[in-house]
Amino acid sequence: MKKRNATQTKELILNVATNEFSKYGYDGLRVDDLAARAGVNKATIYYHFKDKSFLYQTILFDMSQFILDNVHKKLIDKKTAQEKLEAFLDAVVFVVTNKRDVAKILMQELSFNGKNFSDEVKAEFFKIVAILIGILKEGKETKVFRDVDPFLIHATTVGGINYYLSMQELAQNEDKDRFPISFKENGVNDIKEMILNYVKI
Amino acid sequence: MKKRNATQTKELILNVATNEFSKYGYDGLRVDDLAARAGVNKATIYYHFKDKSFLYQTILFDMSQFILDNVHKKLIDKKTAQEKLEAFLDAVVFVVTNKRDVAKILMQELSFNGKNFSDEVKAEFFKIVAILIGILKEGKETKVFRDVDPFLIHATTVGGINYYLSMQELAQNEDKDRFPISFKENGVNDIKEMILNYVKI
DNA sequence: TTTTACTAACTAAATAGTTAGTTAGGAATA
DNA sequence: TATTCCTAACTAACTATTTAGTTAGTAAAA
Repeated sequence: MKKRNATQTKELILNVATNEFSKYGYDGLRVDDLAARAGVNKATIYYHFKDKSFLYQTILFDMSQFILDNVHKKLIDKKTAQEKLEAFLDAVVFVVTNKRDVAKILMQELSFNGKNFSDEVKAEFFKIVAILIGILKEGKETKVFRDVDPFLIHATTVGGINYYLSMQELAQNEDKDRFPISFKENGVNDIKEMILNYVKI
Repeated sequence: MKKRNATQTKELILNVATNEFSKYGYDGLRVDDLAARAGVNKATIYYHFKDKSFLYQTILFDMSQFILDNVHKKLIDKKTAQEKLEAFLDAVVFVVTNKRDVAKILMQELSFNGKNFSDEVKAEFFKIVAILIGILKEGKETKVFRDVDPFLIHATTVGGINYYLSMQELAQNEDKDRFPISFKENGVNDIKEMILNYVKI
């Protein structure tokens, strides 16, 4: 095991930063704290990334690529619009469920009207919605889907699942006596079902 | 017109602060900027509110009361579980749609796992969900609703609408050529319909 | 030996919060 | 009804601290 490895160090910083940004937000995260949490010197962060903003942009761009990769992978062998929509929703559910930090950062950005999004990053995220628009259009043309607003579908899926999981996490940190709430085992899948039912004719 | 009026000044600070916090977040908003935007001296803010955190807590608490008032008002003459659920959803739709700054601050807080929520404020927001839990329970007992996870309904409504409107706002700030997207006129109501369909037997 | 990866210690700027007052205006007094 | 007095409401200017970013130098690896 090497004592120095630029690629590994950079990767480590990106991973820890993603998690820390998701917890404290762009403005809330201190670069000193990030350095401490990652176990590197602060100057090392500035050696690999121009500044805090560039580090954040890099993370956002990587996220967009991660989501796009996932969507493309799941869509690859799908034929009908139904299959495609289901695959798309699966990919979204997967990312939002399993990459909580990614989902949270996106939620934060959205609530700030994308104030930290660069145009480049914005364009990447638009590609994701463009795929959904295409699928819904195909379904409408082959007369298997109703005429629905693609953004509505996207919002209900991403926003709904995100909100649901965030509430779950919030509840988990609470005193069970004061907040006696229980969640369904596979609640997230219900959202997917609800949407599929709504779209299908 | 009086030159001095404590109640009015306090109200002004709260209103401007709500809007500014929604735009920049708790950590992103500078107290100096808030003072400038409100047209008051920074020390005036500290005269009325102990510190930045207390100002924020006050806003969060007021929000919870605003939402609870709205829900209670809409529920007052409703008899059946269906009517009640529809009234509840209407109240939520109303707040999320017409009080964008309120909705955005809540979205931010949720994505931070409520890191800026005091226990008192948390308890107030839980009351809102408790009302929904009651309505769904009643509907289940009178056999008009399926057995659904209340948080799922809550999340899809609040999260979905919030996400939808935020995307709309994001799109509005964009170049129409690069982001050629269109939204349905009454998309938000569709979410309400989708949920009602899902819940009803 | 040169370059790449990394660090301890620093700096300049920004920022939350304070201080030492000033002033508006209402109440008590004459 | 005019004058004095008091305090709530407000402010200009300051401070202590925090923070992003830098510098000058060290050590591993190629």
